[in-house]
Amino acid sequence: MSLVVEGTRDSLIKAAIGVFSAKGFEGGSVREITQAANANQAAINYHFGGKDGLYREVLKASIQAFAELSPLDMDRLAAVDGPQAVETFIRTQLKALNRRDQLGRFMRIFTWETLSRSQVFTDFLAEEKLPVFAVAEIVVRKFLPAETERADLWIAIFWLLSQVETFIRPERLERPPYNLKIDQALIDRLGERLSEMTVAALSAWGSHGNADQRRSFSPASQAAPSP
Amino acid sequence: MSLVVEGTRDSLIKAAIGVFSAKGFEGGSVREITQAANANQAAINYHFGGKDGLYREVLKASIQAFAELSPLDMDRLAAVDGPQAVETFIRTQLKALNRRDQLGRFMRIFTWETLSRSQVFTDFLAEEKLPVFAVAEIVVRKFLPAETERADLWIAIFWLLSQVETFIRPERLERPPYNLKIDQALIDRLGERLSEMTVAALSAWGSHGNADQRRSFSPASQAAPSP
DNA sequence: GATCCTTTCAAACGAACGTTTGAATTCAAA
DNA sequence: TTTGAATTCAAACGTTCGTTTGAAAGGATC
Repeated sequence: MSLVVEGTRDSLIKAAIGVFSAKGFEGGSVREITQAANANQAAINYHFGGKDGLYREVLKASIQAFAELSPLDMDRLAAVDGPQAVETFIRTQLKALNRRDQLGRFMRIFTWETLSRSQVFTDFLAEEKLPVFAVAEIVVRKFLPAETERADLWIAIFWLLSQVETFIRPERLERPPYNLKIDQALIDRLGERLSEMTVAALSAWGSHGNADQRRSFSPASQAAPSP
Repeated sequence: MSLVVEGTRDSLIKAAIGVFSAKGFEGGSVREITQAANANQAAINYHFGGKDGLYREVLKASIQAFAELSPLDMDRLAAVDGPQAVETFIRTQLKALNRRDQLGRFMRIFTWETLSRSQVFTDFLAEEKLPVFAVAEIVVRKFLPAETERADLWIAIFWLLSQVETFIRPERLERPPYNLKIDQALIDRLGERLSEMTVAALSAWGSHGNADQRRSFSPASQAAPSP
């Protein structure tokens, strides 16, 4: 396969990442993607079998990108204390606010799936493990009692993931009524603020404990992760 | 205007609330709405001037619904202490998890607008004030230093609003990997948890204060609110 | 009953959608 | 140079979209 061919295929994936990030899978059109990639519409069916196949490739690319680019190493997080783990986690996620951040676009694609999950994404989750859940579990376990009910553990993971999820769209913070200017200073300030607040919140949870404590299950060992 | 006519118009609005809640403005189709309302497609143009006009009516209906149904009274919130205000705020918003909650559907419509803001919604925000921002300001001000920089105040408001935003879709919590069972017990437990954590987080912010404190602006007095 | 206005209807429009198709181009190997 | 495979192309397809249209039905008034 020549470089030109690799170029078309990669261009389509790259264009699709951008379009799906901005408009979601349903809202992003084949025509828009092929225009952005300078490719023929038929190329999507030729290379990927169709729009579904292209999206599947984009989701696979996200796994690879997170593995290569994300500094959220589980061993490193396990080795530090709670507050440090939270700060690393929060600041890493906030990098998505930087429009040039590659991982940010994948994260924004995932947010569309939280509102209305597509079949492609459902199938994708059934066969791939997103490491972000295991990472989040490591972080929250540093605060929660050792024997925490499974449902509570999932709530804590969900909550931790949600702490940054709403912040990863720069345009949302820049528009009225917030009118915030997204620059490195604000991102740093957000990282500091959110980390402090997250530590305080999780500490409050940990200090109250669970009156009704049952045998716990590790969510990280579950077969089907999801964002 | 006869009852039959009112019936069609109201049926369309009711159906549109459901469809836009599930699929957003772009994703919700005129055909799906008219089918759900047992009305003719042309009725949308006749009664509302088109899909945009229908959506505008839905957004107006949301303002009315929040005014009538939401117990978040600013005077009452102002009169209680911080933790009580937070708990009232959080538990009120979590009612959206109850599928029969009318306000929940409007809240879910708003979440679509956080990912990709429609022109109709932009215009709507330019002329209507959503009281939820003023309410959120009252709550966070109970924790923040009196002279808090305007950008920080907006960040705190954004953060408080985001604490429940990700929780208002029951299907999201029910699906893998969370697999939580949404019932009144879980909603109550969530209310307790999130309230505790929110108080702790905001208290942490308040206790650290601002080293660099400038003249503050009240966001609630801004001309252009948004969700 | 006739007239006028309001409302609803079935059908169709033009545009955009994802996909398909036969032809053309490009590339690699013999 | 020839041949075959891979890739791209322009055009068209059937479907769905929001909107429009003329006709029909319903309701109110005279």
